[in-house]
Amino acid sequence: MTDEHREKPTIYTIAKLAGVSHTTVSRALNGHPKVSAAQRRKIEAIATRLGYAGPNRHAIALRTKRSQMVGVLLMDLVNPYNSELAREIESELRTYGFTCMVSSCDGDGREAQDIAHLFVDAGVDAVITNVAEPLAALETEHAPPAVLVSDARIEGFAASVHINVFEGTYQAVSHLIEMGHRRIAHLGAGAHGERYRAYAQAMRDAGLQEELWAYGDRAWRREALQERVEAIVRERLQDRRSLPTAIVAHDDFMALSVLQIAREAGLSVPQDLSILGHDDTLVTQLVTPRLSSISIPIKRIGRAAARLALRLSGVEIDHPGEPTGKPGAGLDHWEFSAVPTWRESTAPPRPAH
Amino acid sequence: MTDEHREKPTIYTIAKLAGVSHTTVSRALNGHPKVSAAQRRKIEAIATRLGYAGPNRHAIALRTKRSQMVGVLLMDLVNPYNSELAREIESELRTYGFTCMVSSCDGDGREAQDIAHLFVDAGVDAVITNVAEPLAALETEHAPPAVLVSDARIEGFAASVHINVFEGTYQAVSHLIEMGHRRIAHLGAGAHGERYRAYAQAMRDAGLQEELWAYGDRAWRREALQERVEAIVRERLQDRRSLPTAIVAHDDFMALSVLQIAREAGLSVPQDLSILGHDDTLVTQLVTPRLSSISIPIKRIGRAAARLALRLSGVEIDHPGEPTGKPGAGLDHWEFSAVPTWRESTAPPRPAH
DNA sequence: CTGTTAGCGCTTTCAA
DNA sequence: TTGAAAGCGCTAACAG
Repeated sequence: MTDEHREKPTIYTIAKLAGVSHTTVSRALNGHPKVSAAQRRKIEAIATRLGYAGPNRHAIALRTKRSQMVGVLLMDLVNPYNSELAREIESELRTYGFTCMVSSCDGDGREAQDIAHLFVDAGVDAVITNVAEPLAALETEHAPPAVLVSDARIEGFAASVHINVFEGTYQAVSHLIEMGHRRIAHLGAGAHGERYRAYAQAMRDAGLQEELWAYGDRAWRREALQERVEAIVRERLQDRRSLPTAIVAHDDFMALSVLQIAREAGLSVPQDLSILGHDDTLVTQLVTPRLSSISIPIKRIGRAAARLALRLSGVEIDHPGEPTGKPGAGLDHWEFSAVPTWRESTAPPRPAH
Repeated sequence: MTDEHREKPTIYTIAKLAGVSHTTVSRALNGHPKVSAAQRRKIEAIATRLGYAGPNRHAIALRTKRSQMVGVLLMDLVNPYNSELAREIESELRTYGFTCMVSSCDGDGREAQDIAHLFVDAGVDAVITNVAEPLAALETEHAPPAVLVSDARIEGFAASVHINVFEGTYQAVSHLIEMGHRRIAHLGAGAHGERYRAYAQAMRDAGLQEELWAYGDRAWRREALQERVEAIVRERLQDRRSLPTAIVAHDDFMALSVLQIAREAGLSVPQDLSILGHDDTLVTQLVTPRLSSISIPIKRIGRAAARLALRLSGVEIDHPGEPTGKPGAGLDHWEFSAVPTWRESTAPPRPAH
């Protein structure tokens, strides 16, 4: 029994043992049609015997300029929305033999740039991102194509998964109003973004006044941002005589902060204050009361994003958004929409005293 | 102005323009000492002008057999412990120019194997893992070295970050007992694992009886597991006449389920039931009452793991566990320990009626 | 200090 | 149906 395990086997190792050229081995292993069945069998046998792990990806990448890797740049891995998304993306990519590098920039624009550069450097075939900032870094020549996953419509990306939150949010806020709420505040970065716009529209259409609790757009690291949001909410909740009866938060994570502070302030939810989140992540069900939230199909969004990235990488994927996405302009832009899910954190306001 | 941007520049492109050999370019760009300052300056200038993105990683990998990538295999990205860990690992690796591929196997052993294979296939320099299963897949020859991050002591890994939870847990449970608790249940997979052992020891040392609420070891996908845990807890909490006064959960995520179900069952926490989690993830502070938990220094653990992986990849890192880790056997095994953090979900039991 | 050469493992013409 | 040869972009001897 000769010791053939000394070095990692390559197609040359196999070729030598099979008495053929490495080209034939390559062809046989790649299912190329023009190899005799006999050769193929023999070669495959030897490959297995040697424990050949498949062709070296770096060699392939060097030769074909395709790395089979995609970069995923997220805002903040700790926000459950992002981790759920990452999970789906990774899993979908893996079924196609693709590998992915997930990075979070933690709200820091400079870091986003760094990551984008690292991705380019690493030679990813495509990038999927949640944050519009790296666009600039990705606009240079020779940069991989990118797919944007966002509720904002931002031009310039090769592909996109647009999460249409407008209608769902509009509908949700309208429903809150129907329930009897008159003062509904929105906790968000500022007076922009689809989430705010939809809220504002619904309020205006009902003749009510918008009320923005803004924490600003500055790039905060997650911890800092959270502290800031908490401070703001705490302060607003201070004035017991002038409280909204409902709050719509930019995402579930912020909604949790509100919930937490409200109770700390002795307010009961939903009796004294209704709280509505966005994204409908798993945490909604882990708190009491369970959080009402505007749902988006995270799994499908993640899978669609992955498929788009795959398409951009040259893999043939016919229906990137299946089964439930709606194609946008061309096969490279898909749209998913939001629907409110009512749970226990929302209820009609206490009748005015 | 000649159009030099047609193709992605390589060291050859630069060499031609600078009138030197590509080797010199390589040396200049790598900070090799033996290049004249003049050349270096000229070469660097040209490189910037061309927008040279740095050497092609695949070429380097092919040549040096070092990919500068590490694979990170986690149990479940959605559990905040894992996402916090992933974030730190990624961030630390990135500062060394390393890239990482994060995958979660979602509690599925077969998937863990697949991922391990994918990592090998992709040619990672090292892998960091949370789950012992892939060890088998990684034991073949030519497999990258792995670092295990766990509270269990499992042999066979090239490096490890051992999270010593025994003392912290023992101490926490003892404290619960000092508070007056007599019936303390442990919610976990089964009667094994450090977390259980420490709990059991503390109970026995106090002459109290252990009480295990086990959900079993089978590999459940996260959602399924959570449902199962909820069912178990719900059932146990049914019998109002015979309730423990405190529950120690295997991790914060489970503790949240308990909290949730307890309140659903009309139990108030901590008056009727104290709840103690493990890991001290960010969510502990996002619920009411804030969750007491046995803290481990996740950030330092993540960074230590990353550094160990770096070491295994041939990067010179002298103090992988700095600043607070304790070296284990050799520089490749570090240990961090747990300390209870008391918040609002724990209190002395209601005085017996 | 600089250049020449070889080769990492693979795919892909081009011939046979 | 098979093989020979070239070359992807880079680093690392080895000469000069």
